[in-house]
Amino acid sequence: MRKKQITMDDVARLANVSKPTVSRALSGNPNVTEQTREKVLAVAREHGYAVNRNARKLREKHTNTVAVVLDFSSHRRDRISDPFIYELLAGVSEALSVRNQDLLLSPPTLTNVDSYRDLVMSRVVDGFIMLGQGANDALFSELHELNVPLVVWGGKTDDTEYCTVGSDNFLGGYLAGERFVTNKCKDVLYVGNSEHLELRLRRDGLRKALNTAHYDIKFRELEIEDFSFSSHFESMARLLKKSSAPDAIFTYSDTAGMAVINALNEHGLEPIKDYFLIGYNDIAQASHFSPRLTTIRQDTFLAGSLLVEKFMSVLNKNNPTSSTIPTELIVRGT
Amino acid sequence: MRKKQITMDDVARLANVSKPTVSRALSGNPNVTEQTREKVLAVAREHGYAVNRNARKLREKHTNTVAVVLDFSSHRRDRISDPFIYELLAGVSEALSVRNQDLLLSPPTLTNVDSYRDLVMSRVVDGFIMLGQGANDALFSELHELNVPLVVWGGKTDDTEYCTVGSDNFLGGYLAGERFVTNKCKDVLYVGNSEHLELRLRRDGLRKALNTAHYDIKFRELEIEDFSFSSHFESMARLLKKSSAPDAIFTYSDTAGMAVINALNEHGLEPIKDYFLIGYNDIAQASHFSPRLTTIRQDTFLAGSLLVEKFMSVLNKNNPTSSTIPTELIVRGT
DNA sequence: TTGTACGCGTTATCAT
DNA sequence: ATGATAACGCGTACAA
Repeated sequence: MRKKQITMDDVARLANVSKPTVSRALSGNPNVTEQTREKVLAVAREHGYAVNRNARKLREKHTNTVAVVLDFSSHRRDRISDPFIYELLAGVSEALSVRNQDLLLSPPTLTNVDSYRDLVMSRVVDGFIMLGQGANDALFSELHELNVPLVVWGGKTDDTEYCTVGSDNFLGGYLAGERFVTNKCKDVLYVGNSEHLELRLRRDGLRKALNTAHYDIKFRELEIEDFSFSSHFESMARLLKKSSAPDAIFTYSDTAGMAVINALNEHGLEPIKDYFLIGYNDIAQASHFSPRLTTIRQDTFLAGSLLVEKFMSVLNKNNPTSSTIPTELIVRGT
Repeated sequence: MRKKQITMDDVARLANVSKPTVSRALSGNPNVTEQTREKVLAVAREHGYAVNRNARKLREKHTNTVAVVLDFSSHRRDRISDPFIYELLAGVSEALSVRNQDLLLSPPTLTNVDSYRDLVMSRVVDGFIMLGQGANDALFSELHELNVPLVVWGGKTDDTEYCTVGSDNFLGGYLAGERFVTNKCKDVLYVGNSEHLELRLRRDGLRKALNTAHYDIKFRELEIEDFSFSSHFESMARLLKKSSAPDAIFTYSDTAGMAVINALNEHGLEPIKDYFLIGYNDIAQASHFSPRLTTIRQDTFLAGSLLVEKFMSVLNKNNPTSSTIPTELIVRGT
């Protein structure tokens, strides 16, 4: 990399053409003879020329870079969200690459509205793809209000203005509930956190399905405050000590499901025999955990490409509509 | 974002100073009165001014952006490497942010030497942090030869020229071997892939420890071709069918360990009673899996900051020496 | 089809 | 301590 940087001017000189011609040749502008184009490309290749993308970005309006926002904090140490969002990240990465967009991984310093807006104003990125909504609905709404281009992976209510792509959370919950009703479960526990819109939607779907039952069902919620494995485990253990054991459990994620199962195990309870449990996301480990997890699946690859597609559409000011990814019940050993 | 972009010129005019003064004021240059600095900052804040970073990058030599290379392909679908590298990613992200460096997530198109070099030549990034060495030793060597700044998470041999930060793989393997010897294991199986330098080092450490035993030990290797969970499971199941069961197993990752345990389970074998098993990485799930995994731990947070520190050092042309992160045996239920 | 001239927004150099 | 000026490398308007 020590070799002095070659510029477009140099290429122009070496190819005996003008600078704009080089620019045109490289960008596939039709107004250039096939002959000169080849000459230019040859010179460029030979000298290992690469366009200075900062100069280009300065000149052009957009950066062709998208910030992807990941909530690392929930993936630290003992904290364990599902590796699910990394599958999503992989999908987004691929979809962006196809469109020649760079992916800037958002720094942990990105917290308030201003920090987000600055990133766009300083022309670092064109906008944001948020992988995970968490309890940030208000923040995202405000950004959207300020015309910061963004697309969010998450849930949507009637007054969600920004564009979302998300699992069909309500359906996912409904499918879980259906399984419980079919199996005549009488005491259903929902494990989640009502601050998260997505999780609320799953709960609502669950309840809706439970209401279709022709018998009485007890419904309980176990609110999880922090996202550590141990806090899941302990909350569940405490519940089991204090009260009767539920015969049906729907957890907001597979990982949460695993923690809960550990507690059920210690309490001497067995899947299917004593309880049904349904997780969410169908992460790779779910099918290899013991017991093999029954769960709700969604297509993360599709999700990634949809997120990117919508984002591009947002950039072009065509208010794209939000989308929902189908969910499907995967029945295994719980 | 529709509001017309404010430039440094505008700020200068509004603050009644010259453009360079604004630049100095913003960048903390000492050659500017506290008074004028405050005036400038006030105007900038008031009008929501943000430096155009592309213009800055064009003018300056460096981009303050680092490409982080992740092998997504090994995290797709059924493929499951440990979520370990995501912990690493979180660490690197944080460490970069502290140094005001942007993190560009490398596109999947990054494959050959030229694609890497182009990213630097086109002034998109200053260099690379590779999270995972895989079988790319030769590629990385070549890049290093070409003076492409890079630091690699991985193993190191005597003729590794580029700078690496990595787990003390040899020690990790040695610790595993020690436990086996202490427990008088007689039939040791190593599960790994000898194409990966890191995994070879772990195997070598393991063997070294086994050699200290004062009794005979059988040593076997189970080569894993692809990184799918099922291929791990099936390879192990096949081995158990064909031959006697090993009483000690060292797997190259926790996830691999889980797959292997599943196979052992199906074969009716129980941990501690029938076999000892040691994984690698101590991922969050390891302590919650059933049985709770005995494993080798390393500090990923330290790893991230060390990677970034070394990278900065590489940029400054001070050939930093490679580093090794201590490994530690975490004894649990296997 | 190709070339000339200019501007994108910043920082560096030099002068004051 | 501050200001005038140039230069970074590219794409675009316009002219030829």
